[in-house]
Amino acid sequence: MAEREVDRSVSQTVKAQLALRDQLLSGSLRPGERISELQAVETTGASRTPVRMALVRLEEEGLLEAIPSGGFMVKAFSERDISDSIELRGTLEGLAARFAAERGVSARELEPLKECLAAIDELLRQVPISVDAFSSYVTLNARFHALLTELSRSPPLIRQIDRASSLPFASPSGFVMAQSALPEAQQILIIGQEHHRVVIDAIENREGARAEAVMREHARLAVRNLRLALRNRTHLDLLPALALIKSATD
Amino acid sequence: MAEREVDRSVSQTVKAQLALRDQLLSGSLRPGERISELQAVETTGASRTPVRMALVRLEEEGLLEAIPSGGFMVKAFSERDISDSIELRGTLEGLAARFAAERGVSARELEPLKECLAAIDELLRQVPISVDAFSSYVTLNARFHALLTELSRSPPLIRQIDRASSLPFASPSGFVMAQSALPEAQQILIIGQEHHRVVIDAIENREGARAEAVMREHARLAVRNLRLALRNRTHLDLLPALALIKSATD
DNA sequence: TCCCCCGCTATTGTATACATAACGTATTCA
DNA sequence: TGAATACGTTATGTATACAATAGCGGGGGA
Repeated sequence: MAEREVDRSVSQTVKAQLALRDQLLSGSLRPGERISELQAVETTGASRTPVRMALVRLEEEGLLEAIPSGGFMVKAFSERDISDSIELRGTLEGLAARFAAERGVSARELEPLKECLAAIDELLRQVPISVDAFSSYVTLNARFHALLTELSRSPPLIRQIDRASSLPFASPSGFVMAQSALPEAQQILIIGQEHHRVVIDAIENREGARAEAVMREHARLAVRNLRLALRNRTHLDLLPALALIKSATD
Repeated sequence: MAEREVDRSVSQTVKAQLALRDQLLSGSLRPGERISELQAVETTGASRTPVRMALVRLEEEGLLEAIPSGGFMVKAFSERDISDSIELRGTLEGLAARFAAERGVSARELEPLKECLAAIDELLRQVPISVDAFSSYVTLNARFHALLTELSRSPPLIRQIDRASSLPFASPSGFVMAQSALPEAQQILIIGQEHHRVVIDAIENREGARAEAVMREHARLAVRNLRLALRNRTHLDLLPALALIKSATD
């Protein structure tokens, strides 16, 4: 293997983890399929030790499942698993919003959130929204959710929300993309943006219960739309995360 | 190493994980302290590979923290981290209770919960409660919470609750033990038991919102009592988990 | 005397060799 | 002909060797 170039700026473990995650989310590995360590070694270029570490991390992340007799398989998710994961995430974000509201947030901390909000407003002014603008929306939306989570100032909660978002379909980007499959996509984005506006207002006015309620509603909207999107499966190829969905939807 | 007896019924990785966790929770490793792999190899009897796997798992579990330059250190928790973790767990259990109520639960599934409830009632009849009875209570209470979580029938949620409970002070046993440090311990247990009774009633009557609310209140009670217990620090040695608390409380 | 640089040591990250267990296949016996 | 067992192959779990980096200490120069 004379041609192996080792990039020491990032560990082999991390590289293997990223490469394997890509394979999982792109669907080149099928749900239920056993992961061969040797095959992973070949595709990632790392040796067995870092590959094994990456597999352990991906298992903890929820993308893989340990096989009792040894090794790992690609985890499969039902439609209900997905909607539960989204609702779960919404519940945690609701708690984060409530913490932020109850504990108080300075105007300076709220500034980036408001910038995000304004940027999204700008994008949504286009009717219909362009593909580019939609892609910007996905980024900005993810940023909004991340900033909101940070406002809770609660490391354990932030950590848990990160874990809950590691399942790709439960991440903000994931469910936005699922919603985009619907004809009423633009209206949905507008309603979501209204939720964003309300949660900031509630936090500013230190209304914890209201802040929490709107984030939970935000997630319920996402669940409802995901269900609809799965019914009329148009553009579902937009959502590579669905590579992990199990046969229940077929 | 002729004397090394290898028990092949359980992997070296799991053994190392258990041994290291014991060390962490018993306080033989101090918060902030770097974990030496070689030292871990000596104390656990496993070789470096399984030790490293165990370290990765303990990091994902939240007991360790990766050091950027390499290796792991014992994670330290503030008092707020702990109360947030308890509230977080209560929020998730609230969601589980709501799922159970909304999705419906058969009488047969509810049976073990009711048995648990009755057994705890029996224990609480003693005034004051004996040490043995208290220890049974801890076990039964943990069982009650585990059964309730299962009732949600939501693997992603169950998984997340398990993760949230892996922090020892956030587990049902953990916070019960913290509460036991208070003089009004018995009254607290009685109130907690009332919460248990209400959540079952709410689930039976399919009142999702009520089931959720009572579980959240249950956690808030625990948070309040933990704060009290940390103020008048009597019997805190009952709670080995506090080995991980950082100096904020000193 | 203080600061900087060089080198050493210790510890981690990585690779690989070895052992063991599981699975598949083929052969044989009923 | 089918089923069961035995053997072989393959993959995983474990151990260890090797390499590289980071931290530390000593020595030298300003």
